[in-house]
Amino acid sequence: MTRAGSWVPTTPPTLADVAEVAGVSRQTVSNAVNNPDLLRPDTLARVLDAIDELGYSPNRAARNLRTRSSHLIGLRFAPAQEHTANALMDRFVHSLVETSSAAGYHVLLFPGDPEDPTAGYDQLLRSTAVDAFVATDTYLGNPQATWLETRRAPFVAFGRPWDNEEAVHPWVDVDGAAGVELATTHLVERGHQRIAWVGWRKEQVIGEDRRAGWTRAMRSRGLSTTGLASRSDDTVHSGREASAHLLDEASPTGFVCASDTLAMGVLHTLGERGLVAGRDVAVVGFDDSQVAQVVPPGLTSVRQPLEEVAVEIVRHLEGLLTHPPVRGGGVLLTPELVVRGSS
Amino acid sequence: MTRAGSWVPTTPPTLADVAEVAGVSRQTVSNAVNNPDLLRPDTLARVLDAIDELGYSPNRAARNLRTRSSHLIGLRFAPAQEHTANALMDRFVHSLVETSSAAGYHVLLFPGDPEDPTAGYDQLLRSTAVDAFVATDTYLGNPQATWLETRRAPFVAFGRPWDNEEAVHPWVDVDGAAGVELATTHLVERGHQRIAWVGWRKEQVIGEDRRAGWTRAMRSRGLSTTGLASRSDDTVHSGREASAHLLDEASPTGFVCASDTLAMGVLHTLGERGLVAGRDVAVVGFDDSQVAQVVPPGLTSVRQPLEEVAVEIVRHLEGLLTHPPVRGGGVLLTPELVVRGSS
DNA sequence: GTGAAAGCGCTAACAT
DNA sequence: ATGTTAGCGCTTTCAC
Repeated sequence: MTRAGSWVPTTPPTLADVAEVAGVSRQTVSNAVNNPDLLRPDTLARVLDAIDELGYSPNRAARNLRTRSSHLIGLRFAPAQEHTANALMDRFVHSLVETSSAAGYHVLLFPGDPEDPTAGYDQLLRSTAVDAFVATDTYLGNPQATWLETRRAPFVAFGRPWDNEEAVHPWVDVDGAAGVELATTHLVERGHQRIAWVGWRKEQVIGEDRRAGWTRAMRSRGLSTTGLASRSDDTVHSGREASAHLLDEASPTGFVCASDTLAMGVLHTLGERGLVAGRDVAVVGFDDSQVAQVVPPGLTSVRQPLEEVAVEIVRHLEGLLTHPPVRGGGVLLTPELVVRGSS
Repeated sequence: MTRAGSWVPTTPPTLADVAEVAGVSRQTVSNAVNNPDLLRPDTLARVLDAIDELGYSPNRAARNLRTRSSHLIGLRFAPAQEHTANALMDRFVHSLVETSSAAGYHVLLFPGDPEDPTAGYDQLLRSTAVDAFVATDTYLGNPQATWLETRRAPFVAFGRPWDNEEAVHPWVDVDGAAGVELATTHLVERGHQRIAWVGWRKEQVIGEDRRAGWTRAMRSRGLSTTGLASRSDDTVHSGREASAHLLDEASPTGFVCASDTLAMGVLHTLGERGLVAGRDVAVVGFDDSQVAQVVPPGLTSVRQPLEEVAVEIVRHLEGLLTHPPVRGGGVLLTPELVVRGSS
């Protein structure tokens, strides 16, 4: 019985099949795949030919069982919130898939149980379904990072452990303050002096961090920030109200926002008042969402280097998964500003 | 040696560990997990207690090896194109993750090699890393579906096999023509008579399908379509130019677009001419992207029922993965119209 | 209803 | 440099 030709699908070829065709032992085939250097060139060639001929690819389950590793990275996939402009996940996931694939890992998606945020992690961990996790939602008070640490689960966080100074897990994050500082400085250089901040509520650590970038940029130029800041929810509506209020009370000529969603609210207000973004008033958002890219006249926005984030995460992951593990520290990346018509 | 208490992580408990604690044999534990009906209630309870106590979860690799199935669904993850408003993937992936998880499957993401679109599929298939695929980019000329069919790989397509009438694989798709018809009728009911179509190039089968919905709605009301159609690339710029041209030549009072991206171009043109969307001219997009949701005054758009799509896909998948497989046919779902300020 | 034996396909350790 | 042996943890016969 041959497998060649136009045969109906059978069970895939195994190591033993290849060994037989190549006239070597199974172990030699295994070595050809995993430690080619151990083989004599001519033996290697013969084995590789056989592998090619049969279309052999090692059975993952068997390999996983033996090596106690799945080469799978778990990622809890939460979708972008509706009615916001925030769609980082899409870009990030793509970068992660690309990068980890290059490193020999695949990405396993699992849903989050809102009731029990650690449930999905626990399940995958105990069943040894994944080798490690990438934790993306490490916001204040989220128990995941701490939980993963106590479980000694290998994981890298996308996001700083804001709330936990004892955290020792590796993380990668983007310097929001630096991004907003970039944005603010950009407006200053465009001649603006009264630049307003449209941000999130005080409880949002990330929002406060971004706000600090605005404060820093303003102060370093000797510009006043008094009466120029507002904080609200991350909705278009809030951005609209906040900017209307700011325009009335403080007559800013520029707005720096904690998100593209809020920036859209600002554009909304400008439109209502017959003001033209980029001509009468400058607006800068955060995240370089698709909205920023397509809304007329184009929204200047802070863009997170998600490709780099993925690269750093995978680098950390590879470190964690070697024997013995190499624990890296935190990595803070700097975003860039994408300038468009709105400024 | 006990595993209980605050012990440092060891290798996870196995079937044998549970068996020992419960005072039964390994098979009985296996049965307790997979065929609880076979056990006597008291034995079952004892085993479940032991499972709980040890925090046992079956080792996936071992189970996969034995059952020759991974309970993993492969999905090639392509990111949303930059500079378009299209971000379906995010919503779809989430729905798929949720639904397949409920059915006991996880989603495995893999990157697409632009050079060789079938490479990733082939690899996963041969290494038996996934049980099935969900193929999302089954556009005209894409070899994936055909390739998967000849390989007899279990897969469900999100998208009709437009180009291949001999295709027998299960698919789920959204009726774009019906969606556009909905949109057009909506404008007619709002009193519009001269409704323009801003679509994609003729080669885009999906675009032609959507266009047919416009034609159908117009003709059924006895409205002329002459001079009211345009076709271009799926970019904001194209939508802008096309709508400018249409306004000059045919004075439409409403625009139905093949995508939110094109609709954004139309909004752009309206803004330039001092026309207000929703008051002077009505605009409808397609996809209900985040852009449609946040752009002022809100873009009316056709929304694909991606949650339902995921449900149908998983239903088909479950059929394919039973023994013997149950091959379903195609499923065509109807989108809905989300009405906002632009109409 | 429960237990014993076998083996899925692979790789680590050792022997040659 | 290549072959032999053993076993990862599980489920599937098949006895009892």
